[in-house]
Amino acid sequence: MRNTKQKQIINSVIEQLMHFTSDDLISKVNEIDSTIGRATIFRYLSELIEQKKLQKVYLDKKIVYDSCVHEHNHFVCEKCGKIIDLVQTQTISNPLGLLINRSSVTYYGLCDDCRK
Amino acid sequence: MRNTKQKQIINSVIEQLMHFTSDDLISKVNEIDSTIGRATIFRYLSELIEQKKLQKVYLDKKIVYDSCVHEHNHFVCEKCGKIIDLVQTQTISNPLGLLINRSSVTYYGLCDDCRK
DNA sequence: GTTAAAATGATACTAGGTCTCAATAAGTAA
DNA sequence: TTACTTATTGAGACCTAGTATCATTTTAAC
Repeated sequence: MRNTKQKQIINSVIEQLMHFTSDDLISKVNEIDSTIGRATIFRYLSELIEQKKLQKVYLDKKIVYDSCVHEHNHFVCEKCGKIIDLVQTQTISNPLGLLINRSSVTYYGLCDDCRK
Repeated sequence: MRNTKQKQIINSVIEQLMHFTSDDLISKVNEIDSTIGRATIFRYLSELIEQKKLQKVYLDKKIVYDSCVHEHNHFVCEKCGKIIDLVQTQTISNPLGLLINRSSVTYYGLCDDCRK
């Protein structure tokens, strides 16, 4: 994996952001260097995810990239759209003043048939 | 809301399916009547979701529609792609022989600022 | 420097939709 | 039963969030 000017710029932008959409990233990168193409940015995002340096989070209304890669839950404010990372101790017992209306839980693994 | 031939056909297909992607639905509907357009199907899907007769579920690799609308969790087999609805009692204590590798949890609600 | 492989940017294409709009169909009222 | 009004439809353009292709750079190892 080669160290390029493009990757350095993309890294410098990501370091400033906790959660971001691909569009957020593309526009901030292009403010610095407008010749960097979308394909390069998406390609590098995929690499970072592969390397577990970034996590892709699928929310109901949008997809965000998250620099926090250890397992944790997310809280999404349905009014302002803010995303808050919830680490273990904060999960349900709400020290952040969050009003939780609903939750979405998905488990990934192997089903009975595929374990055989 | 008018009762149309199109809605009847779409309903009859949905009744046969537990979880389906929009593509699944479109092709099965078009097997019955190939003149029914994509827009009609997506429009009606949105209506059904609005009416809480259907739930849209965002998984990492695909989006599925789920006829089970009460709050529940999902299990996705990472090998065969099967989706299993988990009702309360099955959640973690695994009577279905599932091997859970990871989970994704998102809470939706109002943050501290938006509650004020 | 040379050179070979990796990376880039332009561009076309994809999935899963939404939007627009003229044409059609549903259902009520006469 | 016909007339009329308004909802619904289908075609097609457009959108978001990407992926694939490929000729043209660039990197970094010699």
